[in-house]
This record gives sequence, structure tokens and C-alpha cells, in this order.
Amino acid sequence: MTQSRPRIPEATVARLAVYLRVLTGLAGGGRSTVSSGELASAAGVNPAGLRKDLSHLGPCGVRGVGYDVATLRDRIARVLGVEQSRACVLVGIGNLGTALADYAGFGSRGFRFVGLFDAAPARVGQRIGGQPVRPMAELDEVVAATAATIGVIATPAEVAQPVCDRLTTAGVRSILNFAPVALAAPPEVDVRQVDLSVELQVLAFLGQQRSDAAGSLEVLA
Amino acid sequence: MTQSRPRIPEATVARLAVYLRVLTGLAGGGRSTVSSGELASAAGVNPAGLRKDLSHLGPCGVRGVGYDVATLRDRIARVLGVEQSRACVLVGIGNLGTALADYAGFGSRGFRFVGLFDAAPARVGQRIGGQPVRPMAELDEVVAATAATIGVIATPAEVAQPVCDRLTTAGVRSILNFAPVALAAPPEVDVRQVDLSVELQVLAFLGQQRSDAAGSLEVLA
DNA sequence: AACCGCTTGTGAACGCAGGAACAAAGTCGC
DNA sequence: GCGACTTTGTTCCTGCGTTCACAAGCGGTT
Repeated sequence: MTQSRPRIPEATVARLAVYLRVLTGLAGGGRSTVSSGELASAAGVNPAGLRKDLSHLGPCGVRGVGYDVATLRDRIARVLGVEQSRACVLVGIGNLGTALADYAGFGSRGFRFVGLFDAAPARVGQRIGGQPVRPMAELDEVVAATAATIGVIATPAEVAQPVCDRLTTAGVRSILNFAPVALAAPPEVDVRQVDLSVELQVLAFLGQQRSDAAGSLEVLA
Repeated sequence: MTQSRPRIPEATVARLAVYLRVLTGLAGGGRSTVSSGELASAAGVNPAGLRKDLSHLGPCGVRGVGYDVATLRDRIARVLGVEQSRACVLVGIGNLGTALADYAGFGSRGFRFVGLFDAAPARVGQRIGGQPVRPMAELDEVVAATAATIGVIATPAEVAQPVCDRLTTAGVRSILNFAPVALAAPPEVDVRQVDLSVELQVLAFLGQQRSDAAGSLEVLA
């Protein structure tokens, strides 16, 4: 019963990733300590919530002083598993796929793309960020050879499900899906959905709601 | 007191956008009615939750039959404000910005980009999706002329805050930020943050946690 | 050595989201 | 025309996430 992993809530994990980014920036700037208030402000969250998030890692601050930047950064990095670089494959090298493959932010966060795949013969062979685009036929081979556990789908919606199936049979355990469809996958595979236009629609709705409230117009059917 | 807007929860709004997408697809396929179970399955949510979400719009289904696809689609579209096309400006035409500008999904969801901006002279003048990239100097002019209320930031993190400031002073009311920094903005401006690598890190953490639990290895400091 | 101010860590209350179960209501079959 | 089935809309409940507020602890100062 080594209950040393007290089930960190998912919302906390997402914020820990943000704290890690801020702390890395602070360490680069030469700061040695931060208070919870300052760190919370930089991360855009509530100070009390930040302290509660950090409490899941055990005591890691000094009362009256704050947190040691480098120590906290390393601790979060270890919990998040950033120390070991994770192999990812990316399917769908369109505009979005190219942006993801080129995004420098992934490399510094413990991710490396070990395979870029596209079904279009015209794209195969192009080099993105120093890597060649491969045909889908090589997917299983690359996943097996690199032990990649994470797959990213940036294809059109129509082919996302078959791509998801191929990734799961190839042995991928976690999938990040940018295509605007709900994917069906076996229960042992985690699927996370990111829909860019949903974010935009929520934003538009909030803005509309607020302007309605401000004008208090009766615009109804 | 036209309290006909009973404050729809934000989580529900996000799901309504998903339902709208599914319903549009069903309508295109010629379907006339759907049950909550089928719609929930296609959207990847629980049927009971879907019905609860829809109950915020008032009764809009027929018991024993289901929902009329076209009627429900139009109703959600009206609540979300998709009927009127919303003008957006996009700053930062790198890989991600190009992907966003080209993404056809926005146009069909009631958004149109009325201005693409970049600070790099080399990018100004390029045409993306039939539109020219403009210099930052024209930002205020375009926002004023088109009454754009939404701004999208796809710049490097270092310049995201100044860009945010320029957008707010130009009159933009809502901002969708893809740069990995927390933005400071006046309270009357809504800011929504999307961090692609945070999603990936959460996914990696969940996968790591599960494999730790499966092997029940004692890997601790 | 003792005091004081500052900051963390934790405990409790509040509000919200999610899920299951049940009643209302409408349609189809006889 | 009536009964049974199907599906919605609602209600309750459980659990989680977030926030506020306070006690504990450490460093610096006198």
C-alpha cells in the first residue's frame, strides 16, 4: 500500500502545468523565491487555490518566506513526469498539424514527436521541423520501434475515427484529438478532446450575454 | 424584468456548441428527429446530462418521439448567437495563426475573420484564405470599421500582453489567447485561455498515473 | 532570548456539475 | 376509444472543486 499518489485532481494537474511554466520563466530570470500570491497572480488563479494545489505534493514551501523557485519547479516536473521525455506521434499534417509539429513549447515540456504521418501522398516526404512526413503504412512500425504512448490527431473530422482505431491497435495509450468529433475508443485508452471553435463560441456567448444584460433589451421570440 | 435568460452555465454552453455541430451533421444527412440517447452518444456525453442542458432552453422536444433536428438546431443556434455572423480579428500569423485563419469550421459556426495582423514585415501582404495579412498599424482602423468584438491572439508569448493591450484599446470585448501566458485585461474584457501543451501534459500525467497503478511499483523518492 | 510580521498549510462552508431515478406526456397499436 | 410503450423534463442526491478564514511556523529584529 504505497499510497504516495493521493490521486491529484485533474483540474489541479492542469494548473500544475501552468505553474511549472511560470516557475521555469522565473528561474530563468534569476528569481530564487516566490510567494503564493505572486505566483498565483502570474498564473491567473486564486492564491488560496494555488496553495491547495501545491499541498497535494506535500509541504514544499517555507512559512514566512515562500517557495524556492528551483525546488518547486523540479518537484512539479517530477510529479508531472516531465523529466522523462515522452514519445508522441502526430497524424494529419495540415495547417494545424504543422503548427503543432513546429511548436517549440512541446520539446521543453518533455514531449518529442517521433513520427509525423499523413495520408496524402503529396505531403509524404516533406520535412517539418527537421523530420520527414511518413505514410500511414509506417505507423505501426514507428509506434512499436519508439514505444510511443501518445497520439495526436489533427486530421479532418471525417477520418478521425479510423485514425483513432489505427492508433489504438498500434499500441498508443493516450490520444489528444483536435478533430471536431467525439471519438470512440477502448476503455484502456484515454481520449482528450480539444475543439477550437467551441472555445470561440463560448467566448461569443459570454460576450453576447453581457451586452444583453447591459442594454437590458427585450429581444425574445 | 425579462428574465428569459436564466444564466446558462458555462459548461452547458460548451456542450451546446457540440450538440449544434452534431445536429448540423444530422440535418445534412436528412434526419428529421433524434432521441436524447442517440444525440448524447454522438456528442460523447450522458443522456441525462444532455436533457438537462437542453432544459435550459425550455421545452423543445416531444415526449415519446424525441427532438426535431432542424428545430433544435435553430434554437441552439439562436441561443448561442450563431445566426448573426461575428467579426473577429486574428493577430499573429505564424503556423498556428495560419491554421486558424484557414480553418473552415469557423465560418460555418458564425465567425468570420475580418482582419489578419502580424508584426513581421515579411508576412504582411501574404494572402491567407483569400485575405491579406495587414500590419499592426491598421488594427484600430479595421476594428472600428468592422465593429469586430472578438480578438484571437496566436503570437509568441513575449508579445501577447502588448497585443492584448492594443486589442482592448481598439475596442475588442472578448479575447481568445493561444499564447502560453496569463493575460491581464480590464474587467469588461473577457479573456479565455487555450494552452495546447497543458492538454498534452494532463494526458501524459493520466497515462503515467494509470500505468503506475497497474504495475503498482513503488517508485518514490 | 523574546517578540512581531509575514506566509504557508489546512479545515470548513459554499456553490456547482454530474448521474440516477421517477413522474408527466405524447404516440402508436388494437 | 383505450391501453401500453417510449421518451422527455424534472427532482434528488452525491461528489468535486473553489473560496474564505484561521491556526501554525519561520525569519528577522531588538
